[in-house]
Amino acid sequence: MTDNLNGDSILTGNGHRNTRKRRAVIKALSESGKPVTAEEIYLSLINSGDSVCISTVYRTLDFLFSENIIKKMRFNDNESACYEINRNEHSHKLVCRGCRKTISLDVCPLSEFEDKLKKETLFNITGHNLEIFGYCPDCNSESSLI
Amino acid sequence: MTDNLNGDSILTGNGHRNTRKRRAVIKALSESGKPVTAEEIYLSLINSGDSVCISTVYRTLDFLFSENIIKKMRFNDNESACYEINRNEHSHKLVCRGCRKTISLDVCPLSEFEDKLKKETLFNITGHNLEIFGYCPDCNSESSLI
DNA sequence: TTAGTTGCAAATCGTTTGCATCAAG
DNA sequence: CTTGATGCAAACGATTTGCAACTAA
Repeated sequence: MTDNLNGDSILTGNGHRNTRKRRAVIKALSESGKPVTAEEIYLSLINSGDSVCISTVYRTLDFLFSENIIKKMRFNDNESACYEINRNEHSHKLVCRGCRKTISLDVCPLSEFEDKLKKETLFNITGHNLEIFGYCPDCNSESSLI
Repeated sequence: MTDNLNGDSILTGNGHRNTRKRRAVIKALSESGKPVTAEEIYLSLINSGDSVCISTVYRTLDFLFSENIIKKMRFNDNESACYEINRNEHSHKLVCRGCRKTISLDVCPLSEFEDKLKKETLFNITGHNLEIFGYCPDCNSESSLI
C-alpha cells in the first residue's frame, strides 16, 4: 500500500504531474502514523534533504485534498490544520487524559444513529467528530492515590 | 437562564469585572441560537449601538472560554473559530456546515457503548465529544445547484 | 485609588497568491 | 514545446499584543 501511495497511480492522469516534491510530501504523510501539519511536513522534507518551500507544501496538500487522497482536520482549538492519508477506514479513538495513550476502536457506534438522523432531519450528514476520553487503568489508580 | 447569563454571577469574583462590553458579548452569544464567530459578535454589537473593537471581542471570548462559560469550535475547513454558550446539559448537536443552523439531539447514542467500552478496556471513561455535521435541506439543495 | 478592561495600531501566525522560472510529459 | 509545478516574496485574513487611557470596585 505504501508502494501504491508512492507510485505513479495517484499523481498521474488528468494533466497532473508526478514530481519529486509531491512524492516526498506523500511519503512524509504516509510515514508519520498520525495527522501532521504543513509545517511538520515541510520540516521533515528539509531534514530528509529535499529542498522545498512551504508554499509548495501547501499547494501539494491542497491538491491531495481536492483529489481526496488526504483528509484535512483541526483539533478543536487554535492550531493549524492537520493532514492525514485518507485510508478509507472510519475509526475513533479512546484517549487517556492522563498519559494521552490512545486506543483505536474498531467499531463506530454512530452509523445506525446517523441513518436515523438523516431520515428525521433531512440533513445530508457528511461526518462527525467523536472522541471518548477518560483515564486508563494506570493513570486511574494513580489519580485515586492523590 | 438568560437572566442568569446576563447577571453578575459569571462576571464578578476573582478580580473580574462586570463591564458593559462583556455583558453585551454574552448577550449576543446567548441570543443567537447557533455558534458564532468573533466577527459576527462584533457586527451584532455594532448594530445594537454598542461600540466595541474586535480585539475586545476576542479578549472577552478568550476570557469566557477560559472560565468555561463558552465553548470554542471550528467547522473542519479553514474558517474562523465559532463560539457558543456552554450550557452544561449533556446534549449533542447536529450542525449545518453551510448556515450553522443547529439541531439539538435529545438522545446520546453513546451511553450503552461507553458501558461496553469500560468493561473491555478498563478505562474509567469520563466523557466524550460528539459533533455531527452535514448540510441542512436548504444549504444542501443550494450547493447541489452549483 | 488601583488593578482589570478597553481601543488603537502594529505585530504575528498560518495560509494563499502573482509572477517568473523550471521541468514532466 | 507546452503546460503544470515550483520558489520567492509579497499579500491576506484571523487572531494577538503593547501601550496608554479608562473605569469598575
